[in-house]
Amino acid sequence: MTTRRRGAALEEAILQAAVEELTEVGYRELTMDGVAARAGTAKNVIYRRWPSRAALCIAAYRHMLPSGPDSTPDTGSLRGDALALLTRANDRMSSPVGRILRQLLADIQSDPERMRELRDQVARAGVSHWLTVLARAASRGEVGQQALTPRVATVAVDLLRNEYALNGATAVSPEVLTEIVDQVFVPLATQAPAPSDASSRD
Amino acid sequence: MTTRRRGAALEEAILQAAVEELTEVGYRELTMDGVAARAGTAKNVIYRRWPSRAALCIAAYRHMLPSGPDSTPDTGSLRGDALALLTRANDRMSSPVGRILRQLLADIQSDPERMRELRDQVARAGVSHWLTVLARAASRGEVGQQALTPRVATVAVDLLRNEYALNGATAVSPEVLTEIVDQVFVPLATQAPAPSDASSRD
DNA sequence: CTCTTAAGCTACTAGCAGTATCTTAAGAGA
DNA sequence: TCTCTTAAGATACTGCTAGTAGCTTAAGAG
Repeated sequence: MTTRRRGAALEEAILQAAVEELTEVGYRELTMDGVAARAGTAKNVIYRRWPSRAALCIAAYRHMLPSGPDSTPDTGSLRGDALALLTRANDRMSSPVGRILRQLLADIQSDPERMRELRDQVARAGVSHWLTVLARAASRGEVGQQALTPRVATVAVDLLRNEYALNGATAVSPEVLTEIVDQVFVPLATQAPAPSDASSRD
Repeated sequence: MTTRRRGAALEEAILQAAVEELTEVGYRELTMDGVAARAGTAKNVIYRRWPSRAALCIAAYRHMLPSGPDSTPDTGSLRGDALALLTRANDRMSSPVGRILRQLLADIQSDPERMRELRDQVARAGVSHWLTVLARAASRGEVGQQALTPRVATVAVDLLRNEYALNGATAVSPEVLTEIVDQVFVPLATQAPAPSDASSRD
């Protein structure tokens, strides 16, 4: 090969190769030699830019995320909005991107620094949509103030994430999604303000 | 070494060595050579009994679980029982046993067979306690029938598990536990039967 | 045209899962 | 007590991968 890429062009080629390897074989099976070969370069060139396999793959993961901000669904009912948001989340989690993210998260547990950045990226993606949906429902009088907490707002996605942690890579069924929405999210959001709370402080 | 163990005694020694290695360095860092050395035997002896590192570690994990069935807390209030159960779950999840289980689960994702057995073991451990606590609260008139679903029963532990998936190994704070109980579990369990449900079917 | 930088190449270390082979102790049966 | 089968133990090996080192040479700036 007589031509030689440098700088940004080379970096882009490596990231692209890493994205393709991630998509095809996943994080666990990705090898640095594989990425180097696919990018038409050598391993040490990769190590000049990223300190480890994990770091490269995190960068590649970022690189493969959809860029444009997506819209908040507006079906007219809280239940419909919630189902739409949860279905969208499920689609992402069951896609290659979701699989890669879970493998990355699992492999990074011992590195709090990287954990934080990845988790923030995960979290930031969704919360605002749920708060928007809840706020709209509140303005319709569908939900009370007590539901407007981060915990309640993210409860559906949190439960969905738990399904994946327990079930492995297989996609979660629509039935489970409606179960989460109908048995947990909607009841929580639309509950009466204070039925019999503060029952005891021991 | 002139004495040579055989059969069950040897198997027990290997499992014990694996348990110690798991406790000290965790699943990720456990090596077959390490287990063999600690057990005073050789790698191939281990492979005559378990087909892989993962299989050995699952057996060792089972071997290190507490055997006796634990009691269901009875504080007199649903909130108190829930906090007690969730605190106990948190203690387990933040212990070496919990760390090992999470590493195992993460490493087994691609093996549905092993996934199922491990997950069932995880699930079986807790659900009945929550159902008991809910049933007692129902008999006191504290909760309605709609709360007696597996989904609602396990919602607190599911959310706690999600915290560990996102936060890594660091223990979840008591504040988060009370947040889960007060903002999610208790409201769900004590809600009025059907406030304004079935809002629309589109 | 020259000189610095970094890309590309090749070879290396170190660690680990899993396999193979051979020797020899354990223990069962005669 | 002797013998014979089984499996424990020791050792060495394959194959794979992360990460490192050093050398050669193209790119591109001045």
